[in-house]
This record gives sequence, C-alpha cells and structure tokens, in this order.
Amino acid sequence: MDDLAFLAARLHGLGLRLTPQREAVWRYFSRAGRGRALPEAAASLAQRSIGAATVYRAVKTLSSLGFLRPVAGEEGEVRYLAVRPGHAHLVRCTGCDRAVEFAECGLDVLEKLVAVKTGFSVEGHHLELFGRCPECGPLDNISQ
Amino acid sequence: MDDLAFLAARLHGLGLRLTPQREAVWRYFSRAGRGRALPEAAASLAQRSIGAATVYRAVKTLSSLGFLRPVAGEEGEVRYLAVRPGHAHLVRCTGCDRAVEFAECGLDVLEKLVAVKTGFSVEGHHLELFGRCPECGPLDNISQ
DNA sequence: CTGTATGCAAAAGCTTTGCAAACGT
DNA sequence: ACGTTTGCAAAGCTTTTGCATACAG
Repeated sequence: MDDLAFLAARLHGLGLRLTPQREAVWRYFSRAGRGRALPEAAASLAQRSIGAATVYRAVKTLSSLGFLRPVAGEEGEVRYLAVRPGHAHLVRCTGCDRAVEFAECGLDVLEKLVAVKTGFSVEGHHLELFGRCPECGPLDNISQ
Repeated sequence: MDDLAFLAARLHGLGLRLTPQREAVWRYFSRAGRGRALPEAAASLAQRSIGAATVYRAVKTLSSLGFLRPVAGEEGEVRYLAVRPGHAHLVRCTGCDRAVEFAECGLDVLEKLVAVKTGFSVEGHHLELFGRCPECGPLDNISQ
C-alpha cells in the first residue's frame, strides 16, 4: 500500500476524505527535502488555486494524524516534515529533493543510554539525514 | 563560571550588554524546565514592565548566541529552551513537553553506513527523541 | 439529504520596525 | 559624546474564523 492509499484509508476511517487539495498539500510536503514552513506552503499552493485557509486546515489535519511532523528550524520557524507513520527513515538530497530510505538506524542503543542518563522512558525518535545524492554531487566543490 | 557570568562575557565580547531585561528573559526561560513559547513569555514578562518588543529582541539575541534553542511542540508551536552552548540534541516528554539535552548521538557511524549504502554524501541530520519524563511516567499503565 | 470541505474576506493574533528617550561606558 | 537598549505605538505579517457554496457518499 503506497503513501496516498494509506493516507486515504486513514482519513476514511475517520469519516474524512482525501480531497484533491489535501492530496496536493501532502504531495507538496512530501517533495520538500528539509520540510517547509506554512507561509511558503500557502504561497506555493495558491498558484494551484488552493486557498490559504485550506492549506492551514489540511496541515493541521495531516499533522494530527501523524503524517506531518512539526520541527523547529534554526531561526525559530516551524517546518513540517512529511513522515509515514511507522515507516523507515530517509536520507534526502538537498539538491534535488530525491529521498532514499534506510531501515537500520541503530538508535536503540542510544535510546537506552539516554533513558538511563535522563530518567525518561524513551518511546521513539525522529531522525532525518540530509546530504547530496550521487547525481547532485557533494557541495565541497562549490564555495558554500 | 556560572551561566549568567558566561552569558555576560559572551555579550560583552560582542559589544553588547547584559541588561536587567535580558537577564530577566534569560532567567524566565532558564527557570522553566520545559521550553516556553514567545507569546506566553511576552505576557509574563510584561508584568515586570518589560515590553513585548524587548522580549522578542532578547530572545532573538540569546538564540543567535546559542543560549536559547527553538524546539517545535506537538501542536506546531515554537518553544524556546535555555541550553548550555555545545549540547546538540533533545529528548522531549510527550506528556509535559519538558525537554532534556544529551550530547552524544553517535550518528557519525550511521552517517558513514548510510553514505556507503546509498551513495549520498551525508552532510547532517536532525534527531530528536520522544518519551515520558520521570514525573509524567511511562504510558504502559494506560492503553496504547 | 447530510455532513464534510472549500474559498473568500474579515477578524484576531503574533512579530517586527521606527523613533525619541534613557542608559552605560 | 557615542553607540546600545528600551518602551511605545504603528505597521506588517501570519493564522484563524464565519459563512455561503460545492461536493461526496
């Protein structure tokens, strides 16, 4: 079952629908490498005649279902990352946004260590690597 | 050297000062084990006659120096956490949003592994652990 | 038919900016 | 004196809400 079908199923189970607008929102965030902030999402999707209110409502819906996760950027802006609930992690290319999955993250050891050190019962993690895919090539060449 | 002295020194080095307002802002965020959002910080510090603009400017300053770190809450709001510079990652409690830092993430090994497997040149990562802090207690008791 | 979803525009809320006065050095 | 910092108020954003219309089941 692919992403969209899973999302549709999840929505249907709650009496909600996967409308063209919600699909566009989901695709938009899925395509983004390091996540997107809401204002730029609204601006970009406006070109496809999707109203800002719809974008904000869709993000809230997808977020509450766990398909989007809010992450704070360096400057304090909130970026939403597309995640597939219960799926593997991704390496994303900052050049072309292509993403490759990897299953093993080896964080179980770290989780246990952190649990002991902090007293938390660690239940999960969010991890995303970013870099350059073979086709885009490393940034070392350029100034940066 | 304690936090305040370090902060003062760091500011002085840039020709800036640790004013009573900046100190109050720093204390406010330091005092809260969990992070705070800007609107509530502004509201709270207004009671000490500190203007909203001052709070926003102070947070921006402290944040750019690495003394405050923005984190995204479950609902997509940005919370600022007082940190000691140099610490990178967080474990966040899904119950009360309180966060604790941990330094070692050991992801350099994983980055190399993924690089070999995918052909990417991995340049960085975002990592955040989730769980329950000692006070909120694990979810095992309840369903889920 | 019924309840969900949408776009628009207005309202509410948040954050930044301009400025004159106050401050520390 | 000088550059930094502040509070205030205004301006500029972002986000939410109300409502009539459109749509899916």
